[in-house]
Amino acid sequence: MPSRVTINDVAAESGVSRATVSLVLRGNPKIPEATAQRVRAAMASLGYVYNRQAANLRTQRTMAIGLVLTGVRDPWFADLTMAVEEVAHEAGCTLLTGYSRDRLDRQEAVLSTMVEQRVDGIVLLPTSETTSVDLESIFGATGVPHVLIDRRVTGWDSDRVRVDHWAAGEQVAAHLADVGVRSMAFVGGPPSCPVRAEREGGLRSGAAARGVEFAHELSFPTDAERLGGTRAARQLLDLPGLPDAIVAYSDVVALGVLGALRHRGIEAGRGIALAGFDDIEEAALQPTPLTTASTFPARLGSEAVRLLFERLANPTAPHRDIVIDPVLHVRDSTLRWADRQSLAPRV
Amino acid sequence: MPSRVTINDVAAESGVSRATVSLVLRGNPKIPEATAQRVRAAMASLGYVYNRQAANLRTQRTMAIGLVLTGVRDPWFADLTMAVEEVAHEAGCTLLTGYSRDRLDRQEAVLSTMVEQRVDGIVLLPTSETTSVDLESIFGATGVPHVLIDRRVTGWDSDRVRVDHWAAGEQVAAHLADVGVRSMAFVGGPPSCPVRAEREGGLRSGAAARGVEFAHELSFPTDAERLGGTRAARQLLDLPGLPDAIVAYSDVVALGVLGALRHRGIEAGRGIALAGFDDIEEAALQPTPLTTASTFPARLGSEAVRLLFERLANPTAPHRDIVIDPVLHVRDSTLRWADRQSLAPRV
DNA sequence: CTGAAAGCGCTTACAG
DNA sequence: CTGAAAGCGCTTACAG
Repeated sequence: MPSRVTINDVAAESGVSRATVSLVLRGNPKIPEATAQRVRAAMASLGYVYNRQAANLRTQRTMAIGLVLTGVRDPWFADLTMAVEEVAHEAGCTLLTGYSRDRLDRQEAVLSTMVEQRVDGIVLLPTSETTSVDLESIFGATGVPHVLIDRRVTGWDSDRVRVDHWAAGEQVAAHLADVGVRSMAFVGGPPSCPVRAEREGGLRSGAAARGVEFAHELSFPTDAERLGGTRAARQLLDLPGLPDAIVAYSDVVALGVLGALRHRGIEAGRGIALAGFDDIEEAALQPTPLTTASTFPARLGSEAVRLLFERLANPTAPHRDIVIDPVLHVRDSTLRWADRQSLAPRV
Repeated sequence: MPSRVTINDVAAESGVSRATVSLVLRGNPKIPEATAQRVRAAMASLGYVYNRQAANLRTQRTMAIGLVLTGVRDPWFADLTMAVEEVAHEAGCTLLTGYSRDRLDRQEAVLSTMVEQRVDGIVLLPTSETTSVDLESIFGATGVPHVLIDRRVTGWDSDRVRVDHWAAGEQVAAHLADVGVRSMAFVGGPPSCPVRAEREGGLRSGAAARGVEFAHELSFPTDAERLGGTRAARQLLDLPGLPDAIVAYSDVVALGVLGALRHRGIEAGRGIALAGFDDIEEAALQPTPLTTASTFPARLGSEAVRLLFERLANPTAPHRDIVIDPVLHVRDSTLRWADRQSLAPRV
């Protein structure tokens, strides 16, 4: 049943050679319009469907790019994915997607399938634990063009698009200092995730510069999920000495924290300040809207694909490193913190 | 730079013919282990990478399947996507993804690219407006195996996996009647979406059977987004005669309704009952947990891919129609409604 | 402006 | 058990 009509049939039907059909297919202006129309009519009447697989073999391009993420449940990744798909679609490329689930073996498997499928290039958000050795084993041999998003892999040189997470951390810390916070804890996020390290670094540096205490003993990773935030908050609430502010690894984690606080009858923004990162849609829509630093996943995604296309056009150009600046959104979860002293003075 | 090592090179290096290399590649047991090892050693030392494109042309299979959804922002679609990717991955297939953004032209473009790429099969959640004519134009000529998920397209016969949305509607209606609700409105969802029609049908039938008023004049579509729910609720609150219960097209829409109610100082579950469909993660995590009918997106996704693989194995088998039963989760947003009469008797 | 020919990298009967 | 040969459906110089 699959279409077995080839350019041979079209050529025969329209009385030209296969070469001519191919040229018409690709819109080559050398072919007179009359001929082209005859060919197109033949294609339509035969129900011809272009076989890109065959073309791929000849041209050594597939018009397909790969996108490898840890997952797509998180709205941040969903936004990024939609943007990547949009730009790929505009360029006439199809998108192969694979999810590592933040596991190295899974990432390896997904990437090698894509390489076998001969995608023209790959956009990759590496798992937390990825090292340059892992990337070498997959990209080294084949030289598949690729762009890394967001997470740095030390010792690996390639095109990159990322957010300045350090700056985001500093912005949050500065704002918390501004509203009068004197101590903060940083919770959630995958243990060895470079993004987590950068955010924490920025927070600590910003806090230190302003005489705000960064409570190491109250700061710890969990994972990047909402439930990780819930767990983190419960753990934190059971420890002695609540900080003035909790900064969550991400908004998703912050939503978990928010839930746990609510469960204990604590309203974020009053009893305790809460901030996140990313500015996912939900952040602004909470009963107490969440202060957060935007990290623009859609821009990250579209820039990554654009960078990939530039790389395909110019394989020998030096690697580029595009940095997107975060933007702080101040909302009630921190803004109203000033209320706190009067409500429940720090123990 | 891309790997230009072919089976020719491997054959030369290991002193066998290309045919033998190919057989080793595919793990054919006819080749003695000694030979196979020699060949594999040659592949490793040359850095050979299998070129599936070339194999595709020959075998007429691509080991790739397509997934076409309206988008992936909605957690329901994200869950479905993850499940589809999982099953595809297990079967050694890559996944091409495309998003129609619920636009017919976009769906058409995405599907034809996939057909050109010669995917082995397609899992499609059609746009709201898709007719059998649209599907005929894309699938009719090429006969690409495909499975439709969730949304029915009248007059189109194919494999399908879907939720019994009518039953879900009836379950919600029955439960609302049980807690004493005497009138309900149904809001949100894309106007011509078949899923919307089924949910509404079930609600109306369930309501009618129990003497609950289905408030037509207060029921209307918006879209499938959260903001659609917000708009719907605002509109509803401005109309005369608030119903006892609002049923939202989906949990995502219900979250929007919830926000709008909160904005007006109305707590869902007390002032008014609220229910949704799908049971997305957020539903249970709201300050007032949301009553909803689970629609199991992950099961829908994995069943769809399994059905597709069965179709590939057996192209002439009769079409199958897998129906997944919804499960109602009763939570505070409706359970506590009984409080209402005492709070604010109906006008 | 159009056609004949070679070839992309595999797989698969078919011989031996 | 292994090799020679044909062919999947395109594209692309190269002639004419």
